[in-house]
Amino acid sequence: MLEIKFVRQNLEEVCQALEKRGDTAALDTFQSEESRRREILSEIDDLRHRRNKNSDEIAALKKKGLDAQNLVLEMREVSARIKALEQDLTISEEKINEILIMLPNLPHSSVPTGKSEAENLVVTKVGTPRKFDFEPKPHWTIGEELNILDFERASKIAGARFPLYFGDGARLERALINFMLELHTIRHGYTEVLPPFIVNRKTMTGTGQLPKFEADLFKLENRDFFLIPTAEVPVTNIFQDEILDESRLPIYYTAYTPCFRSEAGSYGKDTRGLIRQHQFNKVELVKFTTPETSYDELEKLLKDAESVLQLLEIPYQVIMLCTGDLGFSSAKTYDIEVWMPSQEKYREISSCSNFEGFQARRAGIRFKRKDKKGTEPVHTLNGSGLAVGRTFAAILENFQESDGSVVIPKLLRPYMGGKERITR
RNA sequence: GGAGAGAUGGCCGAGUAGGCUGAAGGCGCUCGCCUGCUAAGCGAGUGUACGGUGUAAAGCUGUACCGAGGGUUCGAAUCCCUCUCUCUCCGCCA
Repeated sequence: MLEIKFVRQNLEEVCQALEKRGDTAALDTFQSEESRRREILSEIDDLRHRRNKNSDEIAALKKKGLDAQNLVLEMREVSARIKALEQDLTISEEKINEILIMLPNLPHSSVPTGKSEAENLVVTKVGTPRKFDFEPKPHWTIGEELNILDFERASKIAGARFPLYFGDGARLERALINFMLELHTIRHGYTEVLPPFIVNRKTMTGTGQLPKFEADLFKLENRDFFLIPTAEVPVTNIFQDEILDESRLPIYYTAYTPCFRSEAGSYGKDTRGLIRQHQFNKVELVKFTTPETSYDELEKLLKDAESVLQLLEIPYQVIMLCTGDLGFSSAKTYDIEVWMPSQEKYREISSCSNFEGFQARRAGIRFKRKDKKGTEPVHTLNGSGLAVGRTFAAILENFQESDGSVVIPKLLRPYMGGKERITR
């Protein structure tokens, strides 16, 4: 969420930012409603001031045994007026909030302007896609032929777009989770967190999934609970409504969780394989920082995520999202895209973003500077480190052999009991 | 699922026959003093949000906040209702 005062004082800038994103909002309504709100508020404050003073006076009169009836009658009217105004205020605040809560974040100045993903910027390419002397198969074929993936039975159990791993497949998935968690905790200084996989509405609103994107979420029936679409949600909300001491920052958390997405509106895209599932595993990186360090921290977070692919020796590229492709809450986002030989394309495997104070304001995560009065929102960042299912798919495709077996990346072998290859 | 207890400031903890309590007292923290060092001691300060004033910071000023929402009242941390959460006991359960 943007700060109400900021929007009021920088209406022009907010407008331009929205335009760059290809978004619109009822900002003229916002402006008139916001000035109305302040009018009501100051009238209420005046009346309440009067009420407070006169209440004291009534108390004083009564204490002396004097009659205060006139004043009581007068105050009865004042109170009624206050009550009416308070209702107006609530309505006005709701209107303003409706607009404010739907406003996306402002893109950072370094973000290229563009309409769609076609205008994203390739930042780096790492590794060279392998030349195959046979036709590389898609990962779902490899997985099914090795009996480590079974999409048909998965759909019997749950439905389309759910995974079912067997044997070395299940083990490889688990090995990847452990490999990533240990890399980030031991080598990169993150603290491991294992959060709830179900969260409430307030938490979903805090990170920006609600109210705008409810259709993308799985909601529990008859209860105001949602399945998390990413660990970002529970982990970022750890400090919801708290004031942190500046000395605690930056805070680095990493968390493995399953992620649940209803993928509304994605029918027909990536219908086969592990790329687009209702349930998938992910190791997430989350940071809480001061405003002055958050962009350096974003670069570091990106490197931390990239290192997973480097260590696994899988080719990838990093792109910077343009304004039109930027997520709702993000001020700047890098995507890491991994090479998928069967498609001869780079596919998203991680998204690393700086949300600046956007989520922190929604979630009430603030910090206090040592020698300064008041509080400021922290900056929150997160990135996948990485999406496990997609990494699994990339390994199958990039390390497949003509005989249908898959070579396990060297650094992963200790997590696979020393195994070097998955065979039938 | 059943029965009971409770939710007050960074923490602990007073305050319920409604008014002078943004909130006693203690701890912690900050600054200053004192002291061979440390400890102790002394003094002052120490919530958040929104509005007004101020070029801005500071300051000044008004309002709100004692789990959340609503009600009664001239006036509520204190009375009433609803909800949420925490704790204890019983049941169930990995």
